[in-house]
Amino acid sequence: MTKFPFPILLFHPNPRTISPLRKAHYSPNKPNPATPSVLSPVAATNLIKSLCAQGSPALARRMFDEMPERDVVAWTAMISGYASNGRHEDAWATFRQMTADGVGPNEYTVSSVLTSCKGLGWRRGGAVVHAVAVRRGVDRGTYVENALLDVYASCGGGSDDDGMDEARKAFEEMAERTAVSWTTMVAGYTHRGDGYAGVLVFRRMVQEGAELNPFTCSIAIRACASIGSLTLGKQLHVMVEKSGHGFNLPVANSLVDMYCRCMSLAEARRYFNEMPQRDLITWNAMIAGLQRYNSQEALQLFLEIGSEDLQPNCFTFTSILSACADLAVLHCGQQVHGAIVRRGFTGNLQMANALVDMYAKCGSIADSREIFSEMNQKDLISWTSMMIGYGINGYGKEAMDLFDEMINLGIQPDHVVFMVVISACSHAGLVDEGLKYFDAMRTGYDIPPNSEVYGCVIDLLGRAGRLMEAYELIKEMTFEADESIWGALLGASRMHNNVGLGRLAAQKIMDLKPEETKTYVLLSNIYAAGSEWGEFAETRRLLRGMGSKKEAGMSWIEVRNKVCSFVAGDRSNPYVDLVYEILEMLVQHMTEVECDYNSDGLLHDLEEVT
DNA sequence: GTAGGGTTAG
Repeated sequence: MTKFPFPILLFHPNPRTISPLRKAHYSPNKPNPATPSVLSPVAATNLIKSLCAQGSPALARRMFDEMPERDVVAWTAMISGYASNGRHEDAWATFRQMTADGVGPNEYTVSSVLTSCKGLGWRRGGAVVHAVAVRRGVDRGTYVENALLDVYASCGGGSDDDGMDEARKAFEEMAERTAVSWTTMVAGYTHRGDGYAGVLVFRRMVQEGAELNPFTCSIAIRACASIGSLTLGKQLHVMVEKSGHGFNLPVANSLVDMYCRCMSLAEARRYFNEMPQRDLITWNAMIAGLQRYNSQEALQLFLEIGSEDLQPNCFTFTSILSACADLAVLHCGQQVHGAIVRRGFTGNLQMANALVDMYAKCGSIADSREIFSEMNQKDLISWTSMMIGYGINGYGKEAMDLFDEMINLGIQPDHVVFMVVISACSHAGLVDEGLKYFDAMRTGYDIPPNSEVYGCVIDLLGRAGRLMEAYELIKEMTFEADESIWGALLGASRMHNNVGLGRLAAQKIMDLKPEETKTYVLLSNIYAAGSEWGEFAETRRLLRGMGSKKEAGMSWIEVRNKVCSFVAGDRSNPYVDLVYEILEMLVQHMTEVECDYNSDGLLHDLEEVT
């Protein structure tokens, strides 16, 4: 790439108008500034382009400002230079100056400034440009039409309008649809979460015989990943391999991501290993994919990232922090935090959210709060993460205070944050407070509770022993209760040994999910606690007939950077006798300090896994 | 002088 050719030549021979930039390059030995050579407008425009291509739009702007006359080509070079450097505000401002100066935009100007409207997510700006283009008769042509389509497809319309109707209309009216037009439509649907519509557009594209290129392949795979269809994903994979784009990096990266999202980790890993070359995005997709199912393996792969001379970035660290949170390995999380600080990545919002989450889930609530408090930018997820942290650590009151603080700052809550604060109340036994939030959600904020929220409220009432209220609430629901809601009632019935409701809830779950063995275990425990031995034996008989065991309970702690796991009923540890002796001591101690220790359930569950 | 793609958090 050519370097900027200093000294800059002059347009105006008047030394009084010499800019600071040019002054810096004058010296007594250089030619007299009053008689410099003059760049032609074409040469100046080329210089502007070259400066922008080198990532110096500011320098280009000084050149531009010193041009005695600026034609539409110069203006467009400046606008497009800003756009390609991500300076969309400046591109827009320059477009406005241009029209104010009476210079009419052409097709090139229109497509460039539309790119910036998209970059700003600003649909209305796009519509203004559209109107100007129509007035000047430059609203036709592949480039302009595709750029317009992209603004409509990429920026939402308004509260009830996702903007795709208008995009679709523009798309159908196009004289000629290129691969770019098709890609834009598939991407528009996919980014809105309508991967199914995206796949349909892609299918139509193939049917109409449009040629596949890496862009269309990768977005089509992404559409497929978003709906989690492995069958469709595999078909696409075959199609992509046939078209010869199988190992194009963005395409291959989408494939890795697709296999992960379709829960086919082995295939993702196989493809990952087969790839002739990988970049950081490949690694990040694979690590994030593993993290969703097996945090331990995600950490392992993370350690191998250096073998390809790659440096982890914010995406990598965010996934790895989730893995640490999931495994509750505080030391590991602290080391990752250190690596993040050393690399100066601390300003990233998503990663700070992951840090808040990690410290909270590793039980270090003070560190979590410190990160949260020091964030100079917070979104709803930051607040939610902090509230979850308080909730799981038993700080119900703090979660409530944080919720109120958030509301006072004018932040709009969603159903997730309501669920979290209600759940925090539930774990802290703050029943009436939890119900207050549930009421505020429905009446004050008009957010219809989904089944997860109902599950939380049932749990809240159930833990407190208000089982009939919980049952009444289920009956009031406008939709059919699913197994998680009945599960919450069943758990509460077990906790308070309510045979009648327990039997009813269990029956509902058995209808909805007959293969769920946990239901039988819980129900039999309720019968045992109620001394209904006939029913107990019958439930156990059914359970044995199902031929599968309840998954063994497991917990783990981290000691000196190693994770030690404990599986219920496992006696393989060489120190097993000592372990049980100490456990006995702890139980004894808990009983002495009147800790609320529920041992009867433990015995029934324990025999199940042996 | 102009348009389209892949990885992260509750």
